[in-house]
Amino acid sequence: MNEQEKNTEEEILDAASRIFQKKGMSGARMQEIADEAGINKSLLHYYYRSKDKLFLSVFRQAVKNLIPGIRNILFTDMPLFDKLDRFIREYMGVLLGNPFLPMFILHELQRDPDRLFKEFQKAGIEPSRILHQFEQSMEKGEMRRISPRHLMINVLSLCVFPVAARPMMQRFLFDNDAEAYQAFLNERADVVSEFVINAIRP
Amino acid sequence: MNEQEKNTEEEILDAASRIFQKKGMSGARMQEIADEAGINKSLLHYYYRSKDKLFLSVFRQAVKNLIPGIRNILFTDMPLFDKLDRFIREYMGVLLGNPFLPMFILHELQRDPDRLFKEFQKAGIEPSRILHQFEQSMEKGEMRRISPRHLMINVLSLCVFPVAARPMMQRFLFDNDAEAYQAFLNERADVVSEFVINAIRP
DNA sequence: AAGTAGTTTAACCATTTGGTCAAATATAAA
DNA sequence: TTTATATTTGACCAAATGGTTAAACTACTT
Repeated sequence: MNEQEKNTEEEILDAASRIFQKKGMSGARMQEIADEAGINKSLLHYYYRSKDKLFLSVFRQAVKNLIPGIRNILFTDMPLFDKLDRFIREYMGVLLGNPFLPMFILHELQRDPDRLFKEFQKAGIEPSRILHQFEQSMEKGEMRRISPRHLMINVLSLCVFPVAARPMMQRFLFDNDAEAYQAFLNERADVVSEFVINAIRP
Repeated sequence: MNEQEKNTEEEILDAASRIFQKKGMSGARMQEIADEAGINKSLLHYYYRSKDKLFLSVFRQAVKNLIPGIRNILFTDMPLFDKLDRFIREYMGVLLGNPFLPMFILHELQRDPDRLFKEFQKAGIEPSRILHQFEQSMEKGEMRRISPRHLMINVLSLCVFPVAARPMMQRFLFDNDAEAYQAFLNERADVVSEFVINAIRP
């Protein structure tokens, strides 16, 4: 019973996650989510009181999936290039395991930035530490001079964009060949890591 | 009269563009668009028969804004590094002039990929030419070896992502300081150009 | 067996939303 | 001025949508 409850509740959350990620908050229909979960629409309201609450639960879960692996790496003591390499690999891994997350988060954050960004702050990621390490490495001459924030965004861009823009890029550069694009994404960690390190090697 | 018509029709398109870009197709309401244009809702249906048709007009216009400046550069004969530099500058310029376009296009393309991608094909962008130039430059030893497609996506990523992910990044890296982020974006063309060229210089 | 609390469903409701239509208004041609 | 045509509006409609409720069902306790 408690098992069944967990199952239903979780099944709803998974179904809602799939629908929300595909269609966004406003594009998703409660009936659609209920169908996807194989249950009655009223059950959605029984477990999560409103569409808004259900959405927030999904969004929180999404943030949870995206954040924690990364934090460990950023907070570890490690030579810069090693850390960059490990971060890129870890981050690409998370993205490939949740390919719809980036667009989902970016789009919903545009819809309701302040409220949803708070969910991120709860996860407690602090960029200042890694930005500081960038500066130190520059002072020590271990890397070229570049604005730490630009470098940070460069790394994120190179990882996130190819996953988020897949529907566009797969068609644009790969003739809509899904397998080819998947292979392409699987090479990405190597390519990005090499690209970034080449760009900043002194 | 014909003037007034053009004015009304265009005013509607502009209003619709603003609303659609902010809220997406499914998040936008016809009434909201009518209000934004300062007219009656029926007028929307008088000029554009349905929401879907109105959306398609907006999307087409968006593609038009995004594409043409770029094509010229890609099709020009120029040394590789110069071409990359000019492309990055031109592309960043277009993006900064239409900051909501990227997310709009990416999100809507995820909703209805095949139909909307055709609108791009009409614009007639052909990646094969620039990919080919990448290969030739590698053979001549003018640049490091890297998969042309990866390089292409790297450049696009570095330009598009910081604009598309602004609501996230401005808060994450800049304490939600809008002016600081704008300044950051204005430096981008320089930074990206240098970053890319450093990464591939032999 | 009966009671109790949690779970699920079908029927229903109020509001929103895209869309229609006939009437009204402006515009230009005759 | 009259006539024809294009533009604009307000009232209205049917469908979709998020949400409610009372009843039915289940499982567990006594």
